[in-house]
Amino acid sequence: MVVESELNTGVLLFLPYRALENRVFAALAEAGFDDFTPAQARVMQRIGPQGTRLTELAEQAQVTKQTAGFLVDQLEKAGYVRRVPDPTDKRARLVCLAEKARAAKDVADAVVAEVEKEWEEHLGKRRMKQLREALTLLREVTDPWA
Amino acid sequence: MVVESELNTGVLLFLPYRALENRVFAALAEAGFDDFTPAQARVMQRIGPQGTRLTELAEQAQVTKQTAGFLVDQLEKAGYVRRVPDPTDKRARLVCLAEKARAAKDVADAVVAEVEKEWEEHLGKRRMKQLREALTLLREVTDPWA
DNA sequence: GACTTTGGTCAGAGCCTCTGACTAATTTGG
DNA sequence: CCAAATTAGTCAGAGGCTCTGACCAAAGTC
Repeated sequence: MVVESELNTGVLLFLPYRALENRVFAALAEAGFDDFTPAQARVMQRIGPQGTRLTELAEQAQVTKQTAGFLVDQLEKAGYVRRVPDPTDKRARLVCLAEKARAAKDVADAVVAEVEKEWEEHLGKRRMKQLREALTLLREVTDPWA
Repeated sequence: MVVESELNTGVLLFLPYRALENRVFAALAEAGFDDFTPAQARVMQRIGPQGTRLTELAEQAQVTKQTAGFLVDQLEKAGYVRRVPDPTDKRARLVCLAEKARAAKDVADAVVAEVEKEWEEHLGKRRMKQLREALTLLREVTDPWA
């Protein structure tokens, strides 16, 4: 089966995204962090250093707050995050990274750096820079949160 | 909450991918094609003009053949695809696009073209070309099917 | 203080995806 | 040519993800 050379830009974007996610996931699992799922990771990734509200996590991950709540529940049970009261709003709680999550993040960051380096080697420094530049610019028209 | 300017390349890839998928999906729904799901679409997208085997669809969409089978079942019930015997192998069947799917594809293609045009306007012709070039090159190291 | 908005939860349903086990046709190695 | 291994696909079952709708409580508005 021949794959036509002109794929649409969507598929072109998805392929490396998926490849990167798979690499990170495999490395995490190998390092012993095998008790969370991709969906949980996509939420966890968005938690800021000072903690982030559930609603905000939901918006950024583009899921409903119910879904985000469900995923945070799992992460909490697995010891990756804590929920602490938000001092500025008694309704709200801040979802914070626990130590275990920070350790996992170190592993993940290392793999991302590794893969990015591989890509840069394949593309050349210049093209890699152009790629990131173009993608960053694209956020302005594609990221409701930019 | 401030979003740091240096997002990792994975997120950078995911954002426009998701934005495009959402646009296509909304347009399809508006055109009356509201009886299939994103997961089904990701499989349907991979069906070649002469039809494609289930196993091959599964590999390309990066799901198990059971999952692919499940999705093709739905698509068949909804009238988007047919399964015809593969003349070269009595075990296999070819999944083929039905007329309904071709009509949906026309709508989808139009929206993709529209979005790509918007992106090109935002990025400029040169940067858009560079983007597609870099992504196409990246397939060599990220697409097991390239 | 009533009204609206916002942060979050509970319940239920449907969809997606996987693992494991299996059948049947094809290919491979002697 | 036949036995063994591979490949195409299915069935059954379980678990995970995500949504809609309904709801409560705190905060902001007038």
